[in-house]
Amino acid sequence: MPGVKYQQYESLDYAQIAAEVLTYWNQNQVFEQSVAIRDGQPTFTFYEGPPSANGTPGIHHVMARTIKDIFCRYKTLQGFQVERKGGWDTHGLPIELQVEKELGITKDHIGKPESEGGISVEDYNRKCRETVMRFTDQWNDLTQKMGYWVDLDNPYVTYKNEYIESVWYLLKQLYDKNLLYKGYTIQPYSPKAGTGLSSHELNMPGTYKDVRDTTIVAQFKVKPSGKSGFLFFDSADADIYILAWTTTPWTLPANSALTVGANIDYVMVKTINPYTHVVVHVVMAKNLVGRWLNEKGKVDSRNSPAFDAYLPTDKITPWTIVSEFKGQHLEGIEYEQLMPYVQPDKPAFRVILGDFVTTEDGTGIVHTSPTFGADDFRVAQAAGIPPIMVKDETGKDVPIVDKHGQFVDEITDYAGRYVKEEYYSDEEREDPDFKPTDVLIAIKLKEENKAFRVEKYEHPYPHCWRTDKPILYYPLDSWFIRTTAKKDRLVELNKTINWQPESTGTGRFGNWLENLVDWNLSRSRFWGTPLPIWRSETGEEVCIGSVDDMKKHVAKAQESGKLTAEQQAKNGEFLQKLASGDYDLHRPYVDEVYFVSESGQVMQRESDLIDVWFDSGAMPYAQWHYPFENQDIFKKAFPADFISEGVDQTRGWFFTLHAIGVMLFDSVAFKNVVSTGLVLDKNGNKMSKRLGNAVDPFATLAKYGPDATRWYMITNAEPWDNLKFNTDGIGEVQRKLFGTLSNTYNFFALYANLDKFSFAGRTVPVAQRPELDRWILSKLQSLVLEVEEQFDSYNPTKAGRAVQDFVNDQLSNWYVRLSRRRFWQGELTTDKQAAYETLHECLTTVSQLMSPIAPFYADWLYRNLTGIGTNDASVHLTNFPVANQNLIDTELERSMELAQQVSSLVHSLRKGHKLKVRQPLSRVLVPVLNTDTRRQIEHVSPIIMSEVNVKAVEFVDDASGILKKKVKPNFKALGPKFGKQMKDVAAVITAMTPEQLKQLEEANSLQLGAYDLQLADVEILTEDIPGWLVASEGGLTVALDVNVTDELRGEGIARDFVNRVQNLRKDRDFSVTDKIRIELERNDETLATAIESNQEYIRQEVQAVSLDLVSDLNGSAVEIEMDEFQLRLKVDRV
RNA sequence: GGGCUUGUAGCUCAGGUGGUUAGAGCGCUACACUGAUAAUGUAGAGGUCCGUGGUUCGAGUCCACGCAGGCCCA
Repeated sequence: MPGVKYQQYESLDYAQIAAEVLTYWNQNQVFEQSVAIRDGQPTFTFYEGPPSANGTPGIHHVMARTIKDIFCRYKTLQGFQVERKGGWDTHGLPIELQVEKELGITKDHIGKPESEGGISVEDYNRKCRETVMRFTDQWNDLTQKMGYWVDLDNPYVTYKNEYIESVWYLLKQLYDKNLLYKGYTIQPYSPKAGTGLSSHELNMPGTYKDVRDTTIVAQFKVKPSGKSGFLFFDSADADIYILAWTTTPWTLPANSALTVGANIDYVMVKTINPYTHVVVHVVMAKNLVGRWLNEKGKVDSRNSPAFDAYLPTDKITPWTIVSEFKGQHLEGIEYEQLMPYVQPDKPAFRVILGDFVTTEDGTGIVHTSPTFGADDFRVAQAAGIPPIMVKDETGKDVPIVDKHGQFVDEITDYAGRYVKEEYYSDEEREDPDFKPTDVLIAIKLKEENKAFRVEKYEHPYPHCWRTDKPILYYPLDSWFIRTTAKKDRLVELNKTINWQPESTGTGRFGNWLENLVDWNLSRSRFWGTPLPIWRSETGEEVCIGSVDDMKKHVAKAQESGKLTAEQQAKNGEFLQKLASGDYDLHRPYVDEVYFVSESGQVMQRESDLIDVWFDSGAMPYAQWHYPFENQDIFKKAFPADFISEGVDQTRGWFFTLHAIGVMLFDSVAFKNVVSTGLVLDKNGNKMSKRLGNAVDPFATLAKYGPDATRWYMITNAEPWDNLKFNTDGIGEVQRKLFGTLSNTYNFFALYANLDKFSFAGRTVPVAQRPELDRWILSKLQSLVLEVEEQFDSYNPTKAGRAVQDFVNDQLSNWYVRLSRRRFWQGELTTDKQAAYETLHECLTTVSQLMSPIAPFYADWLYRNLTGIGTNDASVHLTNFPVANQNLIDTELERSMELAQQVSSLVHSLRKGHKLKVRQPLSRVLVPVLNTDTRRQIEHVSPIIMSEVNVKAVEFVDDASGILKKKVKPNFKALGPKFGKQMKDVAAVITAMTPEQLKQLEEANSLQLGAYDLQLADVEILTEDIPGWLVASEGGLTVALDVNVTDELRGEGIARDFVNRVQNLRKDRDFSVTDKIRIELERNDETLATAIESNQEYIRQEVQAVSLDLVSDLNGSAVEIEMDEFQLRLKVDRV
């Protein structure tokens, strides 16, 4: 169609639209432009949490990235410059595992010669490097197709030398501030393999096996003191013991505390020790008494003769509960060391509180040895209880069990003994005199009246997958970041972060900070950022903070003359590579670099790699190779204004970003954060490739297009709630929102083209536009405010839903439907011009408001609206609409709401009486009790009249005297006044007589029975008009006059007739503008009269130049049924 | 075991500060409209608001204890 301004569409393929728009963006570099045009504007900084590219992207990535994209686009529209640097997370265990799987090897093979089926660290790491970027093509493809705008041309990559160097710089800063130190953690350790085990290795099938261990309930003797005073009922000489059960008796010499639960109920029991037969008082959890004492032995008093009568041969031991108390009362009680081989350097042997204590087994009191239990270590450290340690030859603190699993010399009775019997050879264990160490300990404790019960107990226990021997929980060297030193500041600054949802920040993250422990940085792996610390055997150490640092240390070492020839050669090799620029800061190369200390000792790199989370937490700095380059860029881009990741990152990326930012820069690293929930399948199950319920993002985008997919994900559930992903929902969004919007646009385009309308700003002042226009424009301004507010508070769901409601309920279903007539009738009048301008403005604004969520479709819509021939535009280059608050007319909005309500009620009544809308009726009657409502409805009565096809809207007010009023108690007002008397008051009000009500209305108050009522205490409404058909809803009542006069009947017939003719026109493919001639056979007087008396109306509606009633059509007529009439007519184009 | 979180119609979700008739969309049923028409409109059916106790004149809403799902951590 030549000369057409607005493209019209027959049918739409939304995926195709997106593909075309993508091409357009790429050709015109719209993304780059959107950033460039904001040059010089305030920046809005976004940090991309780097995805690991070692696997294919899933649908949840579309979700996560949509959130990121939305706010970056929104802020761009608002005039900020929003740079988005992409990034890749490339280190870590998942990649190592992937490589090992592909090569069919295990960690054991790494570093072994090829002849033994091994692989060198060099080759292994090369393989990791290749693997990790293998899927980047797919990721880039997804990024494009889903419309995520991020700079993929210059991403940061965590394995690059520059990135690592920045990380080293940060570590050096921490080191210099004494925030990086070497300590230990309790980890699973295999003495026979001589190595620690990762949790992954511990989770391998078959590692947990049932074993029968010797277990001991030990008696820890309470020292009398102020704290323990309440236990000593009448005599300070009483023997009071706290009972603690252990499945690892060998750890008892390392006991330094007992842990109880603060809210657990404990009792003190008087009974007799089964091995020594002496009377003892023992403390244990109340509901575990039955686990250790036979009910038959229970006596009712501690003075019971049963205690004296007890004989060592008796099977049943007498016992009785002496007192009962909560665990918190036990806190601080001191006891005598159970096995006093080694003395700690600080006060120990106290009862402390721990959150991990249960009463499911044992005694409800946990024997605590900080060197052999992770929980133990944690609670002891928190309570300031020292571990039991001895000094090794170099003066270093070591545990009382060595790395082979043998007791050290200081444990004199058992020195050199293996703590687990499985560590002995089979021959040794077969010796008839062989006794496991646990048994020896049990015997000793029994003899010393320190064991309350010794028994075999079967339970699952982890074993080393390599040696098949039980593992030990054992302290292993680790490097830590002293996060606890900055805990207060971390907590304080966290409070300045805007978390969405808030509970993640205060709850999950806040609690995590409150219970902070030092960050264990060490990982015993191969593919990762090496810890930049070199150490000599005597503990001299140096931490380097740059490649240059390293070079200097190597050069110095080369000159020292302390290195072996081989070390010299390796160093030389590395220096050479540095000089050529072809170097690698990974293992094994950095391991083959040797420094020399001040005192002339050779220093080697600590073999640890660092936690990959440090890599990602370092991205604000390392992505710019700060401080070696780009210092100015960094300063502008720190901290981030906005980040978003899954809620599972709370203790991952969110924490590491925050920790590094606070510890080194005393600043938050991000100001606003949206933590997103999971994407589940439609049944609420976790998606997994293994189960086959994972949704392929590419297939989804291809089928539904990115816009509907994004819109569905955003509006269906708030981002932090889990999303049950159901593709049916995308289809619904497509039909409901995009379909309606496209229809609305097409409607506009159809008539705009016919009238050769071309939008050129507001030519008709809003004040001069009809009610309906002013109403939708008012709604539009309100929408802009709402959307802006929701985006500003990082709630895209509410923003999207607001747009959706506007498009469906207000714009399409009300404005367009009621305005259709204005578009299709007559010439381009001012009224019509106003309609075009109004609709155009609504659509354009909607395209802007929705563009962050549905970027392709919004741009398509926007560019269609700007007209064919405009080729340099994009909605993403516009400024966010500014609401004109002067156009907001709440009175009008309220009026229209009433119009919608009244119409709905009338429709309902018509339906109930089978009166179709085409049949005009004379009037509706609306009872109104206040003038406001009356005015508001009067305002829109023309709309109501045309919508429900009635001739008049009339009002009945109080003065008419025919209103039947109903009075209801207003509970909200009555509540505070009458409280408990409410039921009675309500009854009195409901029973009020019309006279009393009248009195109340006139006097504004009324004494009713015992109650003094105000007018505001009741709600008055009308639900009935005697003799009328009424419907009411929400306090609004409508009555309909259903009398059909002959005249109305005639009009109804005329309308039906118009309808049939219109159908005919359409069947014959007449154009909208074609004029016709009609001849109708006169075969019924009612029909003829109706047609004749509505001639004018009919001719106008169907564009007829003539309408003649003839007696005979000579058989050339068309026959059509119309209710009880048989139409015979002839219609011709002029 | 702990922290956080969710539970409202067949499905997906709304329901400030407690107020007596708990809403929407989809789906379903029926009807209307037929110049937005592979559209559209209207109406109807459909609910022990997860359970049990408690606070209150009044609880989907507040409190306690549970149950079930989810995430993270032990």
